[in-house]
Amino acid sequence: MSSVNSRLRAIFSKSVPAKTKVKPKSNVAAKSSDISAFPEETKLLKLVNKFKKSCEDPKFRCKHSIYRRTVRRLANAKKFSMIEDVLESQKKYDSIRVEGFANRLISLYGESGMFEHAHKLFDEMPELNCERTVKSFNVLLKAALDAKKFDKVVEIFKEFPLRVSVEPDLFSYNIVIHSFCEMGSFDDALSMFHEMEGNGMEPSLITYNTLLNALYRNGKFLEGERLWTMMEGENIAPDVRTYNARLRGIFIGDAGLEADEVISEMERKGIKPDLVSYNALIKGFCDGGNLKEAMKWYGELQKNNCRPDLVTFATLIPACCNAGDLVVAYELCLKAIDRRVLLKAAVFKNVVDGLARKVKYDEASELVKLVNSASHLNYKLE
DNA sequence: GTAGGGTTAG
Repeated sequence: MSSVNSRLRAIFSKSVPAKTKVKPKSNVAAKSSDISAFPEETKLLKLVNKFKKSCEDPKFRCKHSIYRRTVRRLANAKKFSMIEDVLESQKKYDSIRVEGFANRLISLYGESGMFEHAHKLFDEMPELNCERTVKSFNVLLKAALDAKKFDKVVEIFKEFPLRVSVEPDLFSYNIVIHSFCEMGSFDDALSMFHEMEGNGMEPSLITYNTLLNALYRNGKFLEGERLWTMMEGENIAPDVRTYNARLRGIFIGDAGLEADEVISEMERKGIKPDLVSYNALIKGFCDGGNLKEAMKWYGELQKNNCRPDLVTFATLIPACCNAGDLVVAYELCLKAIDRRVLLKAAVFKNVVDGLARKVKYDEASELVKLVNSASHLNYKLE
């Protein structure tokens, strides 16, 4: 196993110094907008009250996805005090003694960018008579990651095992490695990789996928390829997500690898490209101004029974507009509306304007009409 | 419970 370490070290030491690309911190927990329109505010208040009422039913409290959807909606509207209201009120139910239930609340706080609240709830678990295990520890780590408090992930990971009697497991390491990757600290990610091996944990496919995704995304294609080889040396087989990371990577910098080569390699190994694979190719070629090749892969996507989604349309339609292919853009719009895809108004607007410039007034007004009568879209054009 | 793309409502 130590040979793995030295080989991995070699992968990183050969690498060009990282242009540390850290995602901008989204200030999710910022102050909510004061100029909120009353009707929306009232609607959300009603939602909160209805939700809290429903929670009285123990069966309702098992519905994980409704919790998630409700909280996500409040978070999108930046109604953080409503989120607090909803989640804190859960403490009065005996469900809170079930670790999985408390964990859910912690992760909802994390997804809402409310890490302080997540942490507080974790601290309160003992007094709420809820047992804490390595699982809740990992949920707290993930909550910090979701809230983009990357430094907190590291801090908690290093301090907690000392204070609370939990030992980090494979999941914990994977989350910390992810966090270092988000920070652009590949060397630290690497030392975590070593440390987990030292503690008798084998890096898993997820560990590799996490690292590979970060390397390819940051234009470190060669380092990615070396790590890939090493992974296969450990008899860990790549899956479709590993390949998708690589597909995204071939468009960043001069990777020197063709999309067709990767796709045929996947086919040889019996790994079916999925929607994310095709979207990666479409995005890659659109970004490079090669609409023709992007459309080829759009065709492949359909041939292979994938359903184009928001990402597909939102990539292809503007690219068609830029290339002056208004008829294709128009047809894609029709399809997107038919499929009830939630495209932004600006995407349609662009096509309408382009059609008008090309004196295709019939199509332009037809598109306006269709958008305005689409029940799934909550805006009107013109 | 950990890994993907630009994402999510009544």
